Amino acid sequence: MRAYASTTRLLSAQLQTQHGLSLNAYEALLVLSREPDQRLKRVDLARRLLLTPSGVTRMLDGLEQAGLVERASCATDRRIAYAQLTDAGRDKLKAAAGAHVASIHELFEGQLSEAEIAKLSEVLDKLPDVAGPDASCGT
Amino acid sequence: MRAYASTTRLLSAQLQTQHGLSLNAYEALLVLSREPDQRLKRVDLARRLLLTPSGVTRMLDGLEQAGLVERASCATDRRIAYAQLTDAGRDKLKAAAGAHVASIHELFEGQLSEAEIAKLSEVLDKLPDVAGPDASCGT
DNA sequence: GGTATATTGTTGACTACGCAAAGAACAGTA
DNA sequence: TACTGTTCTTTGCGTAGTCAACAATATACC
Repeated sequence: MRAYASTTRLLSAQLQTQHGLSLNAYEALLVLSREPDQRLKRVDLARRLLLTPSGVTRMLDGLEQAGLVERASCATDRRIAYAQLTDAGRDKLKAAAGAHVASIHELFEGQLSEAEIAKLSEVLDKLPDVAGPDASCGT
Repeated sequence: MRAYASTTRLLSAQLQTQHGLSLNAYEALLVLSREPDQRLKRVDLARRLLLTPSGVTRMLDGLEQAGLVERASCATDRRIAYAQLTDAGRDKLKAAAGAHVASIHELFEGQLSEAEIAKLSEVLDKLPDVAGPDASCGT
């Protein structure tokens, strides 16, 4: 439990200094980039990131100010505000991804063998996937 | 990475509502209880919990107010302030430990077999232990 | 001894969240 | 249509942590 805290902080700090992104912000961009239209309802984004809606609102404030994400509305449901990845956001993600993946690799490098990593991910995959997929506009 | 965040929050929330302890506060009590004299320098406690010294200062503020930990000084180095577990702290830890361990069990129950848990902990043990042991008063 | 350097702990200012409450919009039902 | 309940989002307030700067003390070296 403790190791995760520090690992998270380490990765988060690297992203922050190198690209000005928190780990959650990075993952938000990543999640959005994998959506069909690079957009997601804020509630759904919250579920994916395991944040509360208020956390997402505040995180998106920053990303919107930075121009990495835009707010878009839904034609059929005026309650909904989408988080929509911008071109700048896509570029930022691409730039950050390389460094981020390299950081993670470094953390494991030399510590575990290929076989051990495979074992580990096999076992971890059996744990419940908390954040399932969600439908889009019409819920 | 995401699953850890929510798991931590879940366990932390349970400790909080059931015993008024944050997860870090719980671990602080646990770490102290395992020390020879149930005491630790604040810096060392910070290293064990992977917190910064200021984080420890603030957490101990709460634990001291609650009477679970006392401040003690070192005879040979006046910079040092120990965090010293009190009897009340020991009792609180004992009370919280049962519920906490049960919560963790529940999380894994039914998800992994005994063999899988063994495999998992075997592999995880190979990852570097970030927080090593420390000497006491004279560093 | 006297001075530079390191360690310990605290504080102020800040960030990043959570929770609870609220308002707006939607959906179902009488 | 009016009423009731649900969903989506934001906001105020509180908590827990970080970082940078600081004072006090200890250590090392001349």
